[in-house]
Amino acid sequence: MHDVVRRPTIIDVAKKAGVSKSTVSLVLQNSPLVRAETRSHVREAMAELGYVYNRAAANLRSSNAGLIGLVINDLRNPFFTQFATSLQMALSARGYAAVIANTDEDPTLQAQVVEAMIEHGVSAVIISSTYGENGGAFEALGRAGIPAMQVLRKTNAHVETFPFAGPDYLEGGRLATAHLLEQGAKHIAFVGGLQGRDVTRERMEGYLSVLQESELEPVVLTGRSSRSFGREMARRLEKEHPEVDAVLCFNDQVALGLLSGCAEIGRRVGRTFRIVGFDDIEEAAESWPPLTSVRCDIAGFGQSIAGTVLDWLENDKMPAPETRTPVTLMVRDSSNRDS
Amino acid sequence: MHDVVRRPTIIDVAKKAGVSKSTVSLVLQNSPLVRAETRSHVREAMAELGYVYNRAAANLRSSNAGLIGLVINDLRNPFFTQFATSLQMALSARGYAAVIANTDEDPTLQAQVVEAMIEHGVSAVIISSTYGENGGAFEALGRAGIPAMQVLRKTNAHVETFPFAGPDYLEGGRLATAHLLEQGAKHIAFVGGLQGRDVTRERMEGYLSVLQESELEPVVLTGRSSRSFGREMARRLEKEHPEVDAVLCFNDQVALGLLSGCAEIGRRVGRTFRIVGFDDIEEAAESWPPLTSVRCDIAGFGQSIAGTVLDWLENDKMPAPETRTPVTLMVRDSSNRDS
DNA sequence: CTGAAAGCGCTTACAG
DNA sequence: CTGAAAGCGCTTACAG
Repeated sequence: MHDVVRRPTIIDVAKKAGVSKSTVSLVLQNSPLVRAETRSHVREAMAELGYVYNRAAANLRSSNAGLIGLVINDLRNPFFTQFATSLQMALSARGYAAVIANTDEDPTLQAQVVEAMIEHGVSAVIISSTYGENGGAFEALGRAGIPAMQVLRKTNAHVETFPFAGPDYLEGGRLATAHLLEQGAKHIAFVGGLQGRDVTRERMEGYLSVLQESELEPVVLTGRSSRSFGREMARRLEKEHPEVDAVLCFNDQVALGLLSGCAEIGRRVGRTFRIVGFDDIEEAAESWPPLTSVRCDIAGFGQSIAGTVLDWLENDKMPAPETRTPVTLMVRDSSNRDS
Repeated sequence: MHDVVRRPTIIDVAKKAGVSKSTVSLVLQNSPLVRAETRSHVREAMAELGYVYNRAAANLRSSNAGLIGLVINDLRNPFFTQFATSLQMALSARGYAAVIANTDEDPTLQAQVVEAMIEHGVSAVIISSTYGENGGAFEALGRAGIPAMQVLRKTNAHVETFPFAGPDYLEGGRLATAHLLEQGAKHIAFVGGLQGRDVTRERMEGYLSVLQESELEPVVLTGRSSRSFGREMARRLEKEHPEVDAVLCFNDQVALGLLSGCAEIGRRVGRTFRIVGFDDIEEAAESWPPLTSVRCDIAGFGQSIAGTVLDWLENDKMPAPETRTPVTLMVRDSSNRDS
């Protein structure tokens, strides 16, 4: 209706080039079977006709449509945005397209989008899952038998089927806490992160283990991982825990919120009140004071996941059940100098 | 290879339910032709077999695969992330999946991803285009004859073919500038936005027109639309334009950077130095001081675009060549009170 | 190296 | 209301 003239097919190309459609198909696949001269004839015919490859048709016979599903629990969060973007671009560079869906931490929605992706014939799925009743999505993936990889959050225990990869959160918690101790902090709080979640547990465990070694008492204020929560905590810490002189935040959102909150109540950040974030999103370097943060190299992580999944898909190389990527600490002024 | 047992097809379902495959197909399409009892038999058979619909196959005959392409110039920028996310979720709610690609402002990459999307059989494309030599993408879209809509940035003049929709940037510039005048500002600067781009021009034009009416001199410092640029400008404004007592920023990124920069140099923001951003990304309300910003309701905009495009696709209702959505001003402390 | 034929899983007229 | 048949645009053995 928008296009009265139907798109040319390999048959049209074959006619134009004076070969059979099989030959055209072989050219399309860069098969070495067809000789250079024929190949260029065919390519010319394609160009003249404005031929475009129909992957859906190809997929019908051969599978591997070149579509990868990417399911993200919170795409508005810069940490996940940066992951999704770098992953998508890496896939694109290798000739794959990404169907991306945000689930807003809703398991029901997650099950729906996964089912939809399977209908669309995605060849693999990469999922940063919701917590809670998320069985639906994994069940559907299992039934469909397509490679599916858990990233960033391990919410399904069957890592032999759904291998997991994520940053070494525990080590990150350790690094950050050790750094604060070195800087002379005496009372270090852990702020943010919903209780009971694996990611919170891991990050906190690193913190707790270092405190324990130093025989220091932990102060834990779990909660949402949002800026507004961080901001509220500035006041609360000052009032209820005036002795706290350093904070390890669950993530950068909380830390940036805490930074705002300190500005709001006029509390200096730096030597007297040190703040460390987690994830090192791009913004961390741009705040004032610049935020010390545990760097997960999320862009590099996204790229490497693209490689892992395509290796699984193309070469049947199943990833290890669990992969932890190294983290480092980016020390900036928020934990270091007064400002 | 991952799945030895091949996925059941409508033929399997038909056998199991004791009907012909046409009937199964009709059930799949919720056709009123098949009677309720038969329908439920078929549905049961599908459930028992774990049947999943193969959209690629369906598409081969009927087109409209239920795939929509979403091409974004800078997906890491929260403004575009929020747009893409709300659009994707609205599409998902109506049974469509979104193939999303970031182009990082690269016209060559943009042409590539658009071609790839067409190969994948997307039924429509929504594009927030790169500037510059972006002809390739639009040419490919034109050749393929699929509905394509420009959003947020009008970079292709053929709006009869590629209709445009975006917020009323000009009005936003006016609103913000008028607000600053009302607050008593005498010297208002415009900061950020690359020169020569339409979006910059429109936002600036609103600013200039209001200044002209009041016979005030403009101070324009164009540049990248990044936090770091905004941050640099704090120092530069103080040094080179000490008279400036209010700033309209090209977007919230610049404004948030400027806020950081002011914190850095110890300049108070509020009554003595007013800052207004543009876009009203979620973060604007969370900064300190909270940022006054021109609200584009980007989430609502994304949803409405989903509706517009699906109406085009499903009911052949071509959108108006150009749509401007209303903007409002969210007044917060950064232009209002001292902090 | 190239061609003729079957088939991927659906939908779509067309009969009945 | 339901079934038999053709066809969507490719790929894949199989001959030659």
